[in-house]
Amino acid sequence: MDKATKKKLEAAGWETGSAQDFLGLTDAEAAFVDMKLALAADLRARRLERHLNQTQVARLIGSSQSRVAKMEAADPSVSVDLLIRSLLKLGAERQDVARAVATSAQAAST
Amino acid sequence: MDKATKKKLEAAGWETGSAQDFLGLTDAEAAFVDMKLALAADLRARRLERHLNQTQVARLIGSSQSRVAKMEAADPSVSVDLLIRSLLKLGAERQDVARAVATSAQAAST
DNA sequence: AACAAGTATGTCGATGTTGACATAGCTGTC
DNA sequence: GACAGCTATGTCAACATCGACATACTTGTT
Repeated sequence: MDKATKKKLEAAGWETGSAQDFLGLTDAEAAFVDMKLALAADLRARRLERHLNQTQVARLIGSSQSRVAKMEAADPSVSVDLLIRSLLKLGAERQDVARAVATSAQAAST
Repeated sequence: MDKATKKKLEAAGWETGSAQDFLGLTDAEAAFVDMKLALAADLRARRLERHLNQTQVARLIGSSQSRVAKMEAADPSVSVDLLIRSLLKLGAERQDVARAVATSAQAAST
């Protein structure tokens, strides 16, 4: 379970589930990764809905453009804590976060 | 927003909501604190359901008794990441986590 | 092909989080 | 009141995550 490796696989086109049994992920680990991806996708979807760029979102949540990029990419250096706090700062309700937590990440169109 | 102060107030009987406007919490901060409390409560409820003690749970999730105690107390040193990963290791489904995320913490009876 | 706007990636010092250990508190039983 | 079983609290070294900065990549415009 190497974080960097996982990241690269995701970048190579494994965003939508299915990396679970390819790598040696336990159910718990797979569920956690999927949750993170779903939260990241939701963050990007919310930003695009509002026609904001990453720099503007960074200002809103008190962070930097590069960190927003990493959040949206579900980078290993980004915690679920940060994703959730950011979503809430963007005005998401707990229900919205819960929905993302429950739902598998799927491409969000604008 | 002093973490230690917050913790003490919680311990003094503010578990069930309502600390939001007492302290200078923004909606986002209050929602996040409530989510954390709900996840912590769920962890304890799951442990008690199975009639396990904290040491046994610690073994199951690869941690220590003291950290389990802190998780259940929603200690400032415990991240939402850790709470969620622990719940999943205890067999919770993403839906279960989502329910906790959406629901305000209330006393969980055995 | 230079430029601009936006996004991605690498790095870093500062801060947060972790399991572990020690120890204190709490509730029974003898 | 000593002991046992369980939970709470304090501390710490190892590690993870943070915002920030620099810089690279991508895409569209002239």
